[in-house]
Amino acid sequence: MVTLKQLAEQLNVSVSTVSKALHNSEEISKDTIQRVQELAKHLDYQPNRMALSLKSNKTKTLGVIIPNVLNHFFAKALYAIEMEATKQGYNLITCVSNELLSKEMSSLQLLSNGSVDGFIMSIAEETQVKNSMDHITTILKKDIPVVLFDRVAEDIECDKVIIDDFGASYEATKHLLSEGRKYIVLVSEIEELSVGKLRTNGYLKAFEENIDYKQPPIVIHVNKDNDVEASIKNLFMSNPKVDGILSIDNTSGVVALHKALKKGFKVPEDLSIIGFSDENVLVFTDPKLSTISQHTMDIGKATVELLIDRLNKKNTTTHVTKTIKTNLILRGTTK
Amino acid sequence: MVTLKQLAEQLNVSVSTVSKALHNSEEISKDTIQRVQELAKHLDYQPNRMALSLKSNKTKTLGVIIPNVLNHFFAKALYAIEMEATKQGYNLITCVSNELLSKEMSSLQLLSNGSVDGFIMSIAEETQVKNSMDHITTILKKDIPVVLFDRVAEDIECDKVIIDDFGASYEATKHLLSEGRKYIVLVSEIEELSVGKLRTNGYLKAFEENIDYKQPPIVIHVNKDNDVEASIKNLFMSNPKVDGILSIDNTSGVVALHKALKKGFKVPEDLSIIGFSDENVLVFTDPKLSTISQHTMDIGKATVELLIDRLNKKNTTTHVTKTIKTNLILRGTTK
DNA sequence: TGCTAATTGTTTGAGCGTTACCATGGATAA
DNA sequence: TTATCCATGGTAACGCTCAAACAATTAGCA
Repeated sequence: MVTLKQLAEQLNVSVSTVSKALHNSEEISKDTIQRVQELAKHLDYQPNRMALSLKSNKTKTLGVIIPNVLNHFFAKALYAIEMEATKQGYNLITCVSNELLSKEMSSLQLLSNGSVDGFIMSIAEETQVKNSMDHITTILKKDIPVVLFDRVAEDIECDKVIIDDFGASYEATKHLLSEGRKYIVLVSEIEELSVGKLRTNGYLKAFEENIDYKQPPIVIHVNKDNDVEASIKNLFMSNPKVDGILSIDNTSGVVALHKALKKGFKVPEDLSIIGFSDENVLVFTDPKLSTISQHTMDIGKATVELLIDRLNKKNTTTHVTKTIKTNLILRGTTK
Repeated sequence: MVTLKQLAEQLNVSVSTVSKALHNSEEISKDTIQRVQELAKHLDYQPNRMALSLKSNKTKTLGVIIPNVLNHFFAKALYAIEMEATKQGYNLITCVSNELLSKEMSSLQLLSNGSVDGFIMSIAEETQVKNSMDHITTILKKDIPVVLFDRVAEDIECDKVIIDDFGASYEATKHLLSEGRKYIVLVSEIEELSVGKLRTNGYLKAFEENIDYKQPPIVIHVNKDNDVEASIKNLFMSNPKVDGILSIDNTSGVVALHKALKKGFKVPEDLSIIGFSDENVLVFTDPKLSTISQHTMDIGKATVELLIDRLNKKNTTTHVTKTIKTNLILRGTTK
């Protein structure tokens, strides 16, 4: 790596002259500026990032901690975050917590040594289950800003980006009811998560409001460590009269559709299905799955915007929670 | 952030005493060491990463540039890279080239200012198509090591991690032939890529060797920007006698299976299908897709190992290419 | 017992690559 | 002669480490 010192030596001027010349300082003569800039270009000089960071106490780097890159939602969020961060001149240090509290803690801990200016994170499942958030509040106390997205924690005071989970599944359930469905089952792989609970509540709420409706709500918990397919098969066995399915996670909707078709259900004539999936699964289904679309790109973009905003005016104490709209997109698996 | 200086002031010793004490230096008395370490722990002292990097000229950070996080293969590779890097005490700065040469160039350029110790990358499609590799050789000339994986370039001299693409599809084709298939079609979304070409050649080679075999090889190019499903439908229209399909990309195998079932093909009685997919798609298929397994975790791990090896002994000039074994895993879509 | 030599524990100082502020010296104007 | 301007140089600091210097104690020896 070429340094200011080397440029200075070659040009027989001082280091500070070179530094000023590269910044087009008024103090330096046109002639010197040109000589310096030419040599800098020629030798492909780049200011050393570490020296800059040390001096300015800013890294222009954001820490991103997501539970799982293999989950399409988080991969897409990461993609959006990366795009927006790059656009704004920031780099990303990415960590995967793998849904583990311990990994989340150590990532946060390790990166809070001046490696990043702030964090964007979605909370690991274990962390939510144990409701153990001290590692996050510790970071906030050190005055390092954190933006939480999707899986957030009520009692942490920081900026957040969420979707209206409750409202989204409420609307979806309402839609199934309006189709005249009489036996609507909710399928969930994510009962432990904040978003899972909210989505379930939306479904339940829609039922409560329908007083003349006889069927009690049925919530099927799929354990994603076990066999998702077996659980879905079981769903059809124990609920042969099912005529509506709301899947509140990424995959079970697709699996349910496949199993239903295999069982001989006509979709959407006999059975409507709505998933919480992204468009990526559509290529794998026929008819195309109707879904609640989360606008993941918007979510990712918003997290970066909030974090950089916060970095630029660190003093403000009020925190904002941004709710990204969802859309119920009706395709081939609803009437 | 607490600094050595602050600790030194509180303890009435010099900065270097504190530094040495924290490193358990022999020079420092047991008593001082203890006092220093206690205070450091109490104030949660962490050495400033930027200062360390500036001093040592090592960042303990690796740059990862992948074409697309939404592709399951790359997401999984990233996951593996992250795990191994973390294990070895390295952080990751992740960039997504989005298959664009320009983005790949700027990422490489921006991170070569001392932000990372080395790069792990898989080449963008545009870069491969234009065969424009100068940005990579430039980095290598600056003595920043690069490890390429999966999508590599022959003429770049650096460490590489690949799979035996040729051999894998050769074996798969051989298997289909051994089943007695008479009309085997290759489906590819990735004709432009190095790996796509190798896999296609493996298929062609298997045909060449089968002299008593009448059918000419048929290669169907699916343009992934257009409708994959339409292309597959078309495949069945124009080749009604097809009884074997080898898909050499991530998704077209699954789509082919769905369309075949819909068309009324009995799988695997009438038609065998082998995909290049990862296990993640299995939940979406019934019968389960037979696949060539790429051992993506091993690939990711190997890239990190090679890069860190290289960082630890920078002088060596010989470069290694590591080939990760593949497995043909026969499941429900082959006899 | 007194003096030097070795040992121990600590401080000083330089340097990694930058930038920001202050100093300097030469030319020109008042 | 002194004030003013212009172009450049010098220095300190960011937080850290490492070599070298330095006191203060202890050992070695006549």
